[in-house]
Amino acid sequence: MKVQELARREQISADTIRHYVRIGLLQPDKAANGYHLFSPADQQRLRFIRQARDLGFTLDDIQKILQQAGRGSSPCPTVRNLIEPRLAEARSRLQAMQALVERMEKAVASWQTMPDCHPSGDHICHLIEGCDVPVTGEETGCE
Amino acid sequence: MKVQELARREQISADTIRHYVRIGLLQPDKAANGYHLFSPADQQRLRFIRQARDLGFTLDDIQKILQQAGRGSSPCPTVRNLIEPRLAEARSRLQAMQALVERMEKAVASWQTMPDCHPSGDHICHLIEGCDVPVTGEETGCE
DNA sequence: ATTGACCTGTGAGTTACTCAAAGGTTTAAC
DNA sequence: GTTAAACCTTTGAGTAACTCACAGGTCAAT
Repeated sequence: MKVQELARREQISADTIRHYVRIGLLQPDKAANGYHLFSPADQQRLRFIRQARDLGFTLDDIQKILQQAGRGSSPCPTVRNLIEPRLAEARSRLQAMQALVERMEKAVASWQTMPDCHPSGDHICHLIEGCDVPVTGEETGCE
Repeated sequence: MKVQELARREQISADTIRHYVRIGLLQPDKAANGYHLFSPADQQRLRFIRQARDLGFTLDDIQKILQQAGRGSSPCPTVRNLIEPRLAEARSRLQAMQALVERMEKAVASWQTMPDCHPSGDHICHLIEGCDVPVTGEETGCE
């Protein structure tokens, strides 16, 4: 099948598939006219790539896993090893996002009662400057 | 002051400051030798940039806010308008991260009782292929 | 024969830095 | 006086995973 058809079948953009081909994650045969021809095996490989990506693996990780499997050895140890740091990173990014959303919500809430300002020599925008991010607990009207 | 000194004072890398200079967020004077000379106003501007960034604004947003303030008009309406989509995006990314971490934890837990496999014609790695991400509730041994 | 829908490869843009190269400047020691 | 360390400069490229655009080739139907 050609790229559009695979894209439609897998609910994914043709550009993404071409991206995977470009970086070597997919290696479809080529027809005489230069078109990529995707086999059912390519389709299964694509599905695998998406599942792995949805589990937090990077495309680089997935490349390694596929190469491992391609050499005939079990990719499972690699998979088990790779997911640990990915999980740690994901947890840490999750915490950062939680903190960010909290800061943003706090800011939006406090701005409701604050008037607009005009820039002067000693401040640019008191809405933003009034919000203390650092741990140093100074009172600035943002709490 | 020169870039390293500003970097030390603001606890930020000199490269990051140079990056802000490069994209025009900071516009320090230049000495005869070509060195950037940062004034206290530049330092305050940098602090503002960091505070805004910590509130989820993009550097592009911050550029707009600073330009608005630089033209003498109040940046506050811009700030109020810009944070809404940023907050929505942050919430959505937060949810995605939560779902990802859950999927990853579920996977790691279920893999504890699964043996390593060897790649065959019909699967690449059952650890990954056994994990169903989509909403279609098929039983695959990952739950 | 021409339209319209498809395909190709390549290059560049996205975010906010980070690193490296190649070279000029300043400061201090010897 | 020179030489070494520690600064500074600009520029280009790399990061992740796409996404979009360009210029052009192919194919099916009218």
